[in-house]
Amino acid sequence: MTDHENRILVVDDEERIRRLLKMYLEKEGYEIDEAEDGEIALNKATNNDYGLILLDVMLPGIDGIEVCTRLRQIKSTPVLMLTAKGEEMNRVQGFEVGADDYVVKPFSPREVIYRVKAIMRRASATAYLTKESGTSNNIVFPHLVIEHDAHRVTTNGHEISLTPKEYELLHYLAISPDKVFSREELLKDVWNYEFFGDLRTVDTHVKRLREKLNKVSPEAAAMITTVWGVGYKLEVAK
Amino acid sequence: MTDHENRILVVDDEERIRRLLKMYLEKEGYEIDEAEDGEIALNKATNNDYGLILLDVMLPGIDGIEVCTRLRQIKSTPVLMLTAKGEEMNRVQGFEVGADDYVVKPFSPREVIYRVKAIMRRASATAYLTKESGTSNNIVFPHLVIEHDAHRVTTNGHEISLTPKEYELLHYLAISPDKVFSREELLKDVWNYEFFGDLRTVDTHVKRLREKLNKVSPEAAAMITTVWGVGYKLEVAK
DNA sequence: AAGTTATGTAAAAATACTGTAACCTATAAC
DNA sequence: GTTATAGGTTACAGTATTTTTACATAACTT
Repeated sequence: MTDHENRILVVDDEERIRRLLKMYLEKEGYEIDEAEDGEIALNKATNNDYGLILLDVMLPGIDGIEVCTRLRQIKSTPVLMLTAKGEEMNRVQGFEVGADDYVVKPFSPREVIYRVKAIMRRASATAYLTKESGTSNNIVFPHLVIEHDAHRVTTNGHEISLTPKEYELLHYLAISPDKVFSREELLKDVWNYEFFGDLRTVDTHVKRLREKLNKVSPEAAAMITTVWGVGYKLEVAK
Repeated sequence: MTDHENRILVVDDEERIRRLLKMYLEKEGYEIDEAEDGEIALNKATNNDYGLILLDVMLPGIDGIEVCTRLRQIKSTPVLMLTAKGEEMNRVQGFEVGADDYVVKPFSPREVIYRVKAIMRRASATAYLTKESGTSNNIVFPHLVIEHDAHRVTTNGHEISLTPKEYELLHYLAISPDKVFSREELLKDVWNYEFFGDLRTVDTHVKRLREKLNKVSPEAAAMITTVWGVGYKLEVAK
């Protein structure tokens, strides 16, 4: 893996979004470069090597689709598209242009980080190996299995049907097992960046999650642990 | 790591708080600069380089959020926010502002110091390394393990369930093993700065701590040693 | 558009934590 | 050994935090 693999180019016309993404990605150890329109983006992408380009579809001037198309003619840098919810660029169109993945705005930081990591992992894995390495998106605990690609949660063989938020919350806790998260952190990371809600919202979701799990597997429900005065965690080792 | 990394700007309108923080941070070897309102803070932060800015949200004139937002446009100095408990902290706020962390007032000095160190460590770590390095937050003794991220205390393989204060007390003793602390010191550092309670409060917590540890591991309980006429310590070498 | 499900909030109910005071025991100095 | 001083123990009331419940609104489905 060479050095530039760690660099990400964030392309968005809204300064707020760039800053948000930058903050979260830097916390993950990536080095961020920014571009505010398609032209600057193309320039930077042409003259530098990035491990990934985070590209908003809606841009003044040369839009994201165009940037991606042109870029593809000269480089194969992975591209993660950002698409606003209304403008519903369909998946097919995005992939036709050569985007590797996409997330819809307003996204949750958790979602972006997850996809970025997935792409980066995939990219650096294929640099070494021809075959799929251990890059499965499944998280397996003694009484709980989360298959992220299938969006399926299973406990003791029974599938649990979760709502989107319930799933996201559980998945977020599951990718950092044993780590305690405060309600603030959960709200900031799991909910989308436009949400400024009540901290108790987290409690309610935790309750519903426990309830559903508990019906089938008390062991799985018990994994979601309250740390008094601090927050919640998904406890695996006991 | 350059020289300015060691300097911290403390921004708060209450002189009492500034003095308190200054005192504690200087004891840790940091060099402190102060600002009493947002404008002065922005000036100082613009014209100097700090390793960290400790910033109260509630400020006369330009408030903390605003300071952070503006600062972010020119510098990436880490920011640790101070937010009063009442003031709208039931909700998540200011995560697009770019604060690195926050503590709620009234905080315990111990808590602030801990977070300051964590941020400083993280900042200087990313200068060298791309990913999380061996900065584990675990404290390991022969019969006692404290995993701070998981907020878990284990002795001889058994997990001990501690209340917040019990945990904080134990953790505080554990980060300076073998050092004796007087009841006054413990009360000042572990409890919040508004607490002026009875010294025997410490005794009671020590008792409860020993009790819980003793049930599972007398060895671990014995580590919390009384130094007659002085105070308590967590004894590791015997 | 009606019906269904998901989500967020607020307030009540249930729990858990904390500090204090009063009393008891140990220590050390005399 | 007695005494004065310091530490340990206990029980409880007050407070803080979490869980539960219920409801209103938003978001999807059909």
